[in-house]
Amino acid sequence: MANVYQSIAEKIPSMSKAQEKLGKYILQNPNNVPFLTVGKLAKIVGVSEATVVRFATFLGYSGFPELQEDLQDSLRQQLTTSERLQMSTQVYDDEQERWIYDIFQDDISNIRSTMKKLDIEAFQKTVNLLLDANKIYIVASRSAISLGMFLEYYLRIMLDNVEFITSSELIAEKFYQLNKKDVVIGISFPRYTKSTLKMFSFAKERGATTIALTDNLLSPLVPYADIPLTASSRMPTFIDSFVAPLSLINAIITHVGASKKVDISKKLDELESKWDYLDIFHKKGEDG
Amino acid sequence: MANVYQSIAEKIPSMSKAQEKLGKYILQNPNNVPFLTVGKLAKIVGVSEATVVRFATFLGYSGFPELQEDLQDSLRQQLTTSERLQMSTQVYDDEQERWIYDIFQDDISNIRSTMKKLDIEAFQKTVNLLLDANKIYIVASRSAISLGMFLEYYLRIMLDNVEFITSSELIAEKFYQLNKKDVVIGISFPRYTKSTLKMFSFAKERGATTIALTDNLLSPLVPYADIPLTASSRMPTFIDSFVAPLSLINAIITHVGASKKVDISKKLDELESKWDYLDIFHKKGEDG
DNA sequence: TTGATTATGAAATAAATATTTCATATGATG
DNA sequence: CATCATATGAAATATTTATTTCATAATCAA
Repeated sequence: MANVYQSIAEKIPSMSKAQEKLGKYILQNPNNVPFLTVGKLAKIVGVSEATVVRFATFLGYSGFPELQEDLQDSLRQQLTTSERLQMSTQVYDDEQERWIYDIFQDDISNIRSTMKKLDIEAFQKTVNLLLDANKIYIVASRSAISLGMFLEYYLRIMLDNVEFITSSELIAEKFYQLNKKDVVIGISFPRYTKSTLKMFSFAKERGATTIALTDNLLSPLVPYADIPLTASSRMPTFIDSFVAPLSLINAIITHVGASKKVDISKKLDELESKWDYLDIFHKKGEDG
Repeated sequence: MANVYQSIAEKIPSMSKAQEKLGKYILQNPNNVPFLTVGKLAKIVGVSEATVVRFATFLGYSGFPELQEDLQDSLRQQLTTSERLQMSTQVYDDEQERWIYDIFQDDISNIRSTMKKLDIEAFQKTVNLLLDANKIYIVASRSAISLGMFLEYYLRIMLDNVEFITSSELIAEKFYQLNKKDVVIGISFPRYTKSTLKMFSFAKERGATTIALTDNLLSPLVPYADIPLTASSRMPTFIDSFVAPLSLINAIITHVGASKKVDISKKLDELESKWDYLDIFHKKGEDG
């Protein structure tokens, strides 16, 4: 049997009234039906339980559980297909060329899976916490420093209370008097560095509000996080990709900047004149 | 509790051995578990049915069916999210939610357009130049430092001749005796900082081979570049997105690592023992 | 309209699934 | 190494879910 839904659709013309009601409901609710029991489905559709069972046998199954299994398989199928996406359609000139593009494709699917798993509520909480924070500390080490720097650079444009900490040496003093209004963002991806973990857990212990930016909920940072935010970093190579985490950081920065609490255009104007004074940026037509 | 998975992840540290096995399995198989019965889940994970039931109550549910329902709800939630992503014109719960996803979408299209415009030949030349270089200098300033750091971190794992320069102060001395075998990678995106431009053009003048990592061929870096590599960074916000450039850097690093000229596994083994000696990374089961 | 045929639901029964009990194993503590 | 506390699984029990039975309702042909 190719496809449950297709098979149901085909047989609708030869169904009785009650069966047709069932068939149509199933076709229209493929996300709910796989989880329902005979009783629930019967009640929702407005037929008897017996009719539901007869419907399953009418379709050629030995009973309702078999039909249910097929419906569940279809749902799982859909889940994995939407993850895989139309990755593999393109034809490449040679193997190496293909492989170059594969890296980009992997990054795209990392972003997609990050999007899908994103906990909107946690995201919005993060933005609000940053806006209301007394002081914001970013902690990261090793390769994650690059992410931390990026976050710091843009947060600093908008807020004046941002500090980036990459070494645990002065932590004891710096974190001595933390409180709830201080927000500590810990950034760590496999293989999680001890020093980031140490700084992060210390911050939590000292009473700060902690936000973890990491790869999944099993990360060692999560137990110490008030808010965990996850972004996929998996790559089939020796490096982890920070592309999806960076995209998540982009989203955070953008939303902080979009808040009414930050007058971004005023801030940018100020910076503009400062930059102009210091002659930092290239002007068109000018020579390097 | 907002999210089942989050709640499970939080409680993992306080779980017994068998419960931990269950928790991890559930977190790692969110697409299958919602369909399983107590018996099946117990068998797959390798614990008794009783343990599964106790696990549900441990999490605060009245029994397994309640936990199952929550898991099923999450899956349905995810399904509707992924469906939304597939049909990008969908209506979102509210405007803000839509906008969060838009950032990710923009990053994905930046990667796509980077891929499309990628000059394969220039890319391969870049990889070869890095492999054969006498000395590699990375120059970047301001927000682009984050990209430079990432590139430096991974190149350094593979090669021993990498230096990152972020300030133009000592340039005169450092770049005095450059030659063709020295490779200088300049990273600059709008608004191009003068100091990067200055360092980059100086390097070219002193005879180095120059690679520009920038947003398009009209960038002020390009006239001084032997090889220009471009990656899209456009965003409809006040920040530029470095997501696509980072993906390009990923591709470069991966390809350098894949070359036969670099014995990456040997390098990684060496680093491994060094890291182990210095006790840098978190080990599973260890406390923060 | 009548009688035969088919479809349907309520209730009884069967099967599957979840929970509890109890004996044993594991691990920590003195 | 004995003692206690805790964790675990096998088996018994309870509960839920699926199926079957049977009486009745709807449909259709003559």
